[in-house]
Amino acid sequence: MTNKTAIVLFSDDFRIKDNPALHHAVKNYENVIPLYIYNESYLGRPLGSASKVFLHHTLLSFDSLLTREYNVRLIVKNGYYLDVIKEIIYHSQIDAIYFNHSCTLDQIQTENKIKQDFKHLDIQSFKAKLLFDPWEIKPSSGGNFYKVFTPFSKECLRSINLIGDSYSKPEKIKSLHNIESLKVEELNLLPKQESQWFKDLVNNWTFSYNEIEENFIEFIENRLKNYKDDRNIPSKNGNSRISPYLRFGMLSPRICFNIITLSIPYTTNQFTFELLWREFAYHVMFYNQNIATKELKNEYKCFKWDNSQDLLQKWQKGQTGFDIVDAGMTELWRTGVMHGRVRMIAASFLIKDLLINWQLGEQWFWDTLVDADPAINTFSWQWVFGSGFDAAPYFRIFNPDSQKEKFDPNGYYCKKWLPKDWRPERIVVHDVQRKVTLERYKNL
DNA sequence: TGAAATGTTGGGGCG
DNA sequence: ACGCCCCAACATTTC
Repeated sequence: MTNKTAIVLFSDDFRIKDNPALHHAVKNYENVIPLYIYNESYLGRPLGSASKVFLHHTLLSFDSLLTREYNVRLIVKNGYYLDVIKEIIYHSQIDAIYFNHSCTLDQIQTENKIKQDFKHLDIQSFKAKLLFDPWEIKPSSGGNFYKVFTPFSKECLRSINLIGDSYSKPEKIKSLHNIESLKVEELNLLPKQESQWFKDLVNNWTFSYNEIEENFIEFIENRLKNYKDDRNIPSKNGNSRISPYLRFGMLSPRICFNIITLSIPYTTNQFTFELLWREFAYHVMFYNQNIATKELKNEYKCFKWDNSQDLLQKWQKGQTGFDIVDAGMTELWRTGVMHGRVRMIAASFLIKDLLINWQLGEQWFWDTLVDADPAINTFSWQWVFGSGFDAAPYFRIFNPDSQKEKFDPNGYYCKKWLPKDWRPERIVVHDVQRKVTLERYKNL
């Protein structure tokens, strides 16, 4: 093998295990340069504040992992993708660019441009961020994509041979070059000034690859068997808490799927279906690129919102006077996540009790969730509103009191998150709002 | 992966 | 013993 060099472009796949682009680059090229280019416009939508903080620490951890394992540094750049690559190629001898391809339109377009503009190089892209590429799963009869989850999931389970085996991590990486790197700090992903919010957020999460893996194994061994029931009880440690790691690719969905399939047959396992909901969100987004701004069902576009700025702020701050809602919004603010069951309750409350546009809720979640995902966040909000495919029917309106009674009867969750000076002063009357909302849905 | 409104049933109190 | 009312408990329908 001659001394040839490949760039490996990283993006939402910050891992060495089951990273096909890295794996193949190391196999095919003697010299490999791991590169991360940060660019807000490349992302299509600028990251939210919480995601930026999470990304910052992910990059630091990934860089130190590369250093520890391979004595190789992550090259960090800031700028327009193609310009940065051109600049590097101009100054260094580069023979190949490998990356794991993306599933959002802006990223795909940029990646296609890379393939065009540098076709004199060996450009290869791989599937790594999803179990199935959105275009791999096709309905056998009619339409080019699935609109209902159940048949989609069945087709996925019939197609598990498309998932394939995981790739092992490279034995060693050689990375000779003189390309300058920014420090991660220079990307300015952290808030300008120190704040309690930011400290709490960081302290709530580990960025150690070993710990992330150990925690997931612990979940599989001890908690997977009760997952189906326990995941609905917010006071229980019932869910896996891997969402931000899947979001930024510190964990591979394929490894998760394969481990779980070894543990319990995938057909009888609720967690598998949760992984497939993630796939479904990407599948739907791929064929509906404006999912973040446009209702998927046309008739929902003219829903009449109140959009009270005051009520929106009270919801954001956890001052609605409804304990389960306010506890959830506080958990979100303090940790960067909210328990899944409570997300549904809080989202339903914003839309169906406060009559505030789902997009405003989606934007708040986008800004404050560390697992905010361009497909899943938008998909889920449309699900609650009823405007999404296979969404909740419009008349399914959560009653925050009965939800609390059902899923947090002892109030452990509420007690944990509600501040000491929290007051049960309700900003709306649920019964009244419910009737108003039903009336407006009927007018569609 | 709801909840409210409405309908039905059956046991107990009581004239 | 019987019919009637009440109402809780459950079932079904509706939004």
